[in-house]
Amino acid sequence: MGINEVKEDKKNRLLDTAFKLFTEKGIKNTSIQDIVDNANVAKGTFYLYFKDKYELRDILIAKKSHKLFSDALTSLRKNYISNFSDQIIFVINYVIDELVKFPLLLKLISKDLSLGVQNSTVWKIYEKIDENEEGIYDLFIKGVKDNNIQLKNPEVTLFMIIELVSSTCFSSILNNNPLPINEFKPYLYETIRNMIKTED
Amino acid sequence: MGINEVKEDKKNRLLDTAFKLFTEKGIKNTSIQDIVDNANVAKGTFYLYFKDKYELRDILIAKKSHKLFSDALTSLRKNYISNFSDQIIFVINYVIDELVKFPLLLKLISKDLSLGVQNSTVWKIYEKIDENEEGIYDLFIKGVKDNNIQLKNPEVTLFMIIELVSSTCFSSILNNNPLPINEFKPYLYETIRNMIKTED
Amino acid sequence: MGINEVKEDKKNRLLDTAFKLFTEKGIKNTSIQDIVDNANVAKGTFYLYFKDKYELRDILIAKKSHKLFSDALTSLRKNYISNFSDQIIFVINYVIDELVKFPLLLKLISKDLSLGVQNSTVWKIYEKIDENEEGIYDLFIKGVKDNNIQLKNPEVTLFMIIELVSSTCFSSILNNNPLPINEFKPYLYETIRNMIKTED
Amino acid sequence: MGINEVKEDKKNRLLDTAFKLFTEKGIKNTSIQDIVDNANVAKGTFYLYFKDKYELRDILIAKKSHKLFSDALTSLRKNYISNFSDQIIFVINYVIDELVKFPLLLKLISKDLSLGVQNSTVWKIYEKIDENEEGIYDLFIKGVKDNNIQLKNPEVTLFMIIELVSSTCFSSILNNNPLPINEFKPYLYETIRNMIKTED
DNA sequence: TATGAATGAGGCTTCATTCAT
DNA sequence: TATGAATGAAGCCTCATTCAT
Repeated sequence: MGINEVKEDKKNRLLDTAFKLFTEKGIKNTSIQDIVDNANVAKGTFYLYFKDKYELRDILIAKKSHKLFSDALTSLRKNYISNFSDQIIFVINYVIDELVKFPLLLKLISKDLSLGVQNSTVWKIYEKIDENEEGIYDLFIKGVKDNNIQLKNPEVTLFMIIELVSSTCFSSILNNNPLPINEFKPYLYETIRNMIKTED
Repeated sequence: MGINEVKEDKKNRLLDTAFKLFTEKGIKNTSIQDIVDNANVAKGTFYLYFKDKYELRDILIAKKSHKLFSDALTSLRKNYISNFSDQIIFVINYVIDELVKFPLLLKLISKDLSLGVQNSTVWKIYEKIDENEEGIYDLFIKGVKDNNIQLKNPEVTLFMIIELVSSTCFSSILNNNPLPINEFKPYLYETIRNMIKTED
Repeated sequence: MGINEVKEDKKNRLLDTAFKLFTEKGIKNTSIQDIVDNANVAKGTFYLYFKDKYELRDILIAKKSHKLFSDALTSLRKNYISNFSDQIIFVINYVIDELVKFPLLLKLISKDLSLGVQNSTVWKIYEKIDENEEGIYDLFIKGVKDNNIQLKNPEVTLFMIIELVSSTCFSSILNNNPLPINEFKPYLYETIRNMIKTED
Repeated sequence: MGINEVKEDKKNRLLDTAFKLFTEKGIKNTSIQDIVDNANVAKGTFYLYFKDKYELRDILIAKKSHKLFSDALTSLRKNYISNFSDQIIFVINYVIDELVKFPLLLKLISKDLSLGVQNSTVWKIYEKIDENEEGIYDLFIKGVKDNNIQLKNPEVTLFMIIELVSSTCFSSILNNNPLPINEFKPYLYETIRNMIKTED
């Protein structure tokens, strides 16, 4: 194994271990000592790669979230859905289903949200990680235009949709409140469809 | 000053000081030492009244939030608004305006949200503090019924409204993102009106 | 109830409660707060009767131990045992049997021992509480003389007997080490008999 | 100085300082802060080596006690004492003389006794530290057998001897009660000789 | 006598970060 | 790069004792 692989190896071991511990015990209850112990790495090594626990956490969320959206859009492309509303719902539904499968990821993201309102618009931020890919933002803006949907400010509408989805789904998935996610979905999707429906 | 006033005095000084420090520096960065120093009270006295920092925080949020909603509904009653949608918007607008005036309260509440998704539906919870008053929940359910609004599940709709308002307003008020609150309001209110509009 | 009875009542409630808590949780883990709470007495009242926790403990041990020996000697008198060795063994056996029945008392006394070597000769000290009664010391000295037992220093022999009994019985009763008390007794009593046997 | 020496140095400085303070002021009155201050070591360093004050104390007692017995037996071997009773008395006398020279060690050990009756048979326990050396237990059992001494249970006899010696000597050495140690010794040794005398 | 709120010293422990190797 | 011993600030909490009522 070359020296670079060893390097990557340590960094990745730290990332993987941290993800595991963060989702298991929460960030606040995970010490750097915990992380390095579980990663079989010396304490000092941690600081070679990350400024502190929170930088590591941010990187982790960015990576995981980006993958989530990237996968959602890849899947969308494979499904040849033509109707705009259906596309948006498809993406949202894909993401929700993933979060249902990996609630620990949801918890991690939700814990991040807790840090401050700054990061509240998580989803929008994350898709910017890779500037080359078309993200949900581009998909939405283009779709509104192409479908001649009458929205005074599409960006604001997207913002409201994302905030609505994320804040309600935390509650629904993690606490079944006010309804389990599968029962909640119809209400949510109907509301979203109303927010972006074409004027007939 | 009687003994009870003295007692209340210390407890209130702790509450007031803590509110000041929590909103200024955040809860995590406020130590119990900070609080007692600023309140001119001995450290042990803190533990006479509160189990820990977080119990104090919870009391603070409950008190402040309850007052906010109570004031909103009192004001509503004084304004003789007959239309249901207008009533709902009035209450929401009142709360938003208060939070704009006291963004520190918004920050405190938002920090609470951080604790866990459990408390996410803050607003609904808080109005339950006083079981005698009619809260926004009762107002909404009764209004839907009286106005013959066709909602499959009014409770779920209220949940979505509250989550939408709270999550978007944090961002708008504190970060002017995606728009300053006054520019954002029309979009938000239109969306809400659509969610509860009567079928004509 | 007269004022003196109320006084006694509080003091006794403190003593009783403290004994209960000391034996249950140990002295170190029993706070004055614990004691006054359980005795339904105000904290300040404690200091009206006792200098501190340890004074209370000393009083408690003295009272309980004195009763123990007093009972043993009373019982001895009722049994008309004429042989000196038998008398000594009777008393020791009586005390051991009581401690077996109330190991919590044994624990309390043993915890006291822990405080320092000063109190090591517990048993001798305690019988001095009431100067009027004949104690085991008097019984022993008189018995040695009357039975013409050849001991260079009877006081030292009594001291050794008491230390031997107390230190081995703690271990035997509380930990069955090196043997359970009933199996250990024969060895112990034989050793003691040898220490005070008459020269034939 | 190599890294291991430095490490050992800190640990040993903590041990030495703690021994000094424990014996001077008692364990309860010695805070960890005291120890680290006197050892010129940071507070956190303490927790690198010891779980708490009591773990340090246990290590200290084990070390010191083991050395004491080890020295006693080494000295015995150099003195070519053939008679069994004389051997036992020699060892006991050696230990007593050492404790007379270093009463602080006696105090420390006596404080340990306080921890609970579990450790009551201190001496027997300690010699087990090094499984390779022959300890006083082995010496005793072997001696009883070789000398054809009629004891129903030699282990119980040894237990009684050790408890008798330790509990009486604390009192005699530290408080001259009931007699100064040198005056007490003859009585003690005679009693012990009687406990293990060969049947003629 | 009796109360119990208030005190604040005292002690414990964790952990992010540094730095010599 | 990598290590991990050492640091010491930072925070938490308990509790004996006092004192005004």
